[in-house]
Amino acid sequence: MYCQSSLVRIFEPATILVLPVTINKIFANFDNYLPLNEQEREALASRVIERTIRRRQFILQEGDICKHYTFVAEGCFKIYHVDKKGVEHNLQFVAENDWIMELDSFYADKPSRVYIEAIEPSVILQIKKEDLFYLFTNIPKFDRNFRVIVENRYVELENRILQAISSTAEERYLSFLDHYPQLSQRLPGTQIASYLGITPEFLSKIRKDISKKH
Amino acid sequence: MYCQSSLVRIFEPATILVLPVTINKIFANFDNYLPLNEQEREALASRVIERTIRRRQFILQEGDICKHYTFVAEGCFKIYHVDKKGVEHNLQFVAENDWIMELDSFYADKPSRVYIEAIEPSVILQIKKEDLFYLFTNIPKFDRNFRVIVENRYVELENRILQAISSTAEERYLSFLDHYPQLSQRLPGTQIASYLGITPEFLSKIRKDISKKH
DNA sequence: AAATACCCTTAATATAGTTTAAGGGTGTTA
DNA sequence: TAACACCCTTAAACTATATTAAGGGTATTT
Repeated sequence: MYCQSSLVRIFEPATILVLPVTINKIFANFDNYLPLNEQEREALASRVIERTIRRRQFILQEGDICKHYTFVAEGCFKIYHVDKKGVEHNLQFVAENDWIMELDSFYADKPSRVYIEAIEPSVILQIKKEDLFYLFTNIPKFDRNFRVIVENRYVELENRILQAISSTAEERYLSFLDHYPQLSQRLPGTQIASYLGITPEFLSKIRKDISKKH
Repeated sequence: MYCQSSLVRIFEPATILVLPVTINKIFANFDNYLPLNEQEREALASRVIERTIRRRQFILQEGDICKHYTFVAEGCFKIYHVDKKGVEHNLQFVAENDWIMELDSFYADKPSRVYIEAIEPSVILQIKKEDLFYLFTNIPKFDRNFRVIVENRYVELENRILQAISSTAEERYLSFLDHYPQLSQRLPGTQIASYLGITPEFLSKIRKDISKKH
């Protein structure tokens, strides 16, 4: 496989590909779906931009139009909405080896209603819309893989809705701990409260109540 | 286009296709995405099963494995979960010209955690998993179209999460009225309350409060 | 070292939503 | 016509969660 791609490169116009090490994380991620062969990996790698993001830096703000599909190689982001009263509500956390997409804005060219902000120093890989469309059109496997990525995300969201409408705040918190054990260590309680749809004060009470039970 | 497909039919083994009238609703639905040509329509039509469903009939029960992707041609369904206390929680309503999919069960062959039940007498068109996979593999447009169907659904769900964690029950109700004006007429309040994550009694109070304001 | 920003906790009071109970309306079945 | 199932409404008592206010801890900036 390696040989084949080397040969191809010889006959192609000299495109110098500096493959960032982090790109391997994307390949490993695709291995969970339909693994990419060497040629497909190059097609992807040559269309990916690596960026280093500081803590509290935004990669999307309300009103912006989302131009990229983003893979988180390192770090963690929050996707949140600010309501009329100015209160932040966390929709999702996205940590390393997962995808960030603001689909509504990305596909419909609509101004985003959410912010996407780094909670930790992060490294991301971004694909521009036209590059993604190129991959969709020319390599059907990408169409397939990105369908599956969205499907998996859909299942997660469905579970979250279920929790939101049928569980108490304490149950939701316990389920959060269960589902995101790493994140619960890394995130401040204020962020978790915003994700659970409760106040930090009430989260504090829940934590006390839980610790009393032991 | 029509000619071409007619010719093809002559040389194929005689498959008599009795196209149900309702299939046109599926074609019209695909016109919102990437429209199907005549051949693709036939490929789809020959793999679709039409079923008439009575009120209160289930097309999926908890524990079943979801074997079909379902298009609602007429009528209305609710997708709901039953919690440990036996309380029903409506995740979604799906009415005519929309798709029902229980993705987690369908793709992972996992027992479903939800019920899908007709609220009204309904007509559906179903595609079996292997037939859908056939379409995905052989006609890339289906891969694309079903990606877009899921993406649209994802955006809807994201909006619902946002509402669930950041709005009061009254705001959620008003937004439901706004978003599903037809459904709000057709559904009993008990079902709407279950969708909003509140009790029927509280919905009743909300309705009174709203009418007072006018 | 002092000042500041951020986070966590506690507690009192207020509001949003549930539970229970009772009664009335309508449509369907015996 | 009676009986029943289903839905809607009201109200009182109760519980879950929000709001406000205050104080303390720790890390970062000045």
